Amino acid sequence: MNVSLDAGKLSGGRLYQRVAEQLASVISEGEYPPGSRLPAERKLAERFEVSRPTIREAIIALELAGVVEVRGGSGVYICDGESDRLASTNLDVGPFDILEARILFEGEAASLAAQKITDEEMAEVRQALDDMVTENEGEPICEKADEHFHMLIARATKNDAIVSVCSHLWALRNSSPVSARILEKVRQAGSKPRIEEHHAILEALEARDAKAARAAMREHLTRVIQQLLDATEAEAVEEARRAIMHNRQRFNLINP
Amino acid sequence: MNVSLDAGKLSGGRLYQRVAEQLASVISEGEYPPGSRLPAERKLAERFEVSRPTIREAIIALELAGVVEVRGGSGVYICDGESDRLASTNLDVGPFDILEARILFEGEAASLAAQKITDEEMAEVRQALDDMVTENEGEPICEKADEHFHMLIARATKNDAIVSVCSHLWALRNSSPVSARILEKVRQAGSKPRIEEHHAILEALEARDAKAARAAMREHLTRVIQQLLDATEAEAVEEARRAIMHNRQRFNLINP
DNA sequence: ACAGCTAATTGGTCAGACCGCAATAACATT
DNA sequence: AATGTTATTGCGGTCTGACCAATTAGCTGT
Repeated sequence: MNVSLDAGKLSGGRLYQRVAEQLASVISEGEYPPGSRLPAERKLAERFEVSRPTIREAIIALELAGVVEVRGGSGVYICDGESDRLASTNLDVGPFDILEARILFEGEAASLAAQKITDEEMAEVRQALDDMVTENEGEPICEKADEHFHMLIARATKNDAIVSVCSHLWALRNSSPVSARILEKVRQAGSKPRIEEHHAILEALEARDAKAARAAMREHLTRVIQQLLDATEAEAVEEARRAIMHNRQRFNLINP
Repeated sequence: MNVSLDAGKLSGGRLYQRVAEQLASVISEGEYPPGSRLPAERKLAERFEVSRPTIREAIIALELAGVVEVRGGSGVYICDGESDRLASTNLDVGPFDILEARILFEGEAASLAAQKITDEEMAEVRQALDDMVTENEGEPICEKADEHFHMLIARATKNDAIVSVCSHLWALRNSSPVSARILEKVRQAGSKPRIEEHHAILEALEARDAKAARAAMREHLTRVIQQLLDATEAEAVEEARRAIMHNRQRFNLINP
């Protein structure tokens, strides 16, 4: 069982977060099996050498994460059977994994979108692409337009689950520390707007060509991966190199 | 903008949750635009007629939900640019949307898994399938084994983003009220264990046949959709019927 | 043996206080 | 006058101690 919160920021400043992590640790180590009751808040406060409000905040964090259940007047109980959900919620996912998943998923999403997109939505997508070009002065604006572009395509599928998954993937990208670091590197290296690739996607959508849309989307994201590989190869960070070797092979697998 | 927490439980007993909802409401109504600062905790406590610890707990809930950011010594700020994430987090996604997304995504995931799965992981998958058969007495156990089966395949891709997305989709399914209702209907109608279909997936994985794995997974999920369609057609609920018509067409689109 | 009641335990909330940090305004320096 | 430094002010972060409400278990009386 892997019960950890906010894997990114370890001991992230806030006391209640550290306590929540410690608490999650002792839970995952089996000290309190699923279904059992946690000690009283006062006892926990004494044990972790913090005050009761802090313990309460930590418990609330665990509660919102679905690790424990608070029964008023009775106690705090460990939830059972959600190890899968937990293991994935807090994962610090690397940028290569995210892009590979996007190739698979957004490729299919684009294919579906090409069949269902309306003229109004086409106009919105075109507008997003324009924003990406014109507002290229400030990079963050460009990135925002990029995200908007992809989310519009997801929305064009008329499938809320696909929208949810796409935004989940973008959230993973935006929240991952390691992703942020590598993306910063790419930014410094002067990232091309990749307008042409986006334009190819747009044209495929405009033609309502499902296969072409999937191909264009995969081509686009594949090039982003390539760009990332180049950027990370430039620096000699050891862990990044490991990621490269690990993912280069993966990249070759799914490319053809 | 749609800023609401835990769509399931409205005003769930706890005071801090109600306060968090109220706070989220005034935020979504635009009283505090993204990037701006929230009033001081003491002021908020006065306004909502609760104490400061309660306001703090509510803010922590919003913080964990990604709605606000707490900058120590400065104040609480509304996060910007996550309207997409928020809009999707709270979406009540219908079961058809989820299954369609799973066809697209888990199909690809199975294809990738077939190329990367290890013998140990194969054994785990086989074990999960056995659990699904043997523990068929209690239905929930069977469902748990089903989820485990699919998650194991996701994990076999060695891609954390794919694992995260799959568990996200299962979480959507498990948390959606409308999904729960329809799934209950299916359960009552005496759902077949679908062991044969799972077995076909297993065999494709065993053969390391990527295409066959994708096809088997799609076939399996397509049959689940068919089962859902039959079950929902049996009842005359008006909204369900609309969903049927809406998705039947979609189903036909992606099936071939 | 059982029913009802009491009391201890637990979470829920509150009030007030102190601390350290951050932003800003006032000041001193150049 | 422009700039760098410092003091003030407000903020969140945390702690203490207390009281309330709900649940539970134990006791008592029948």
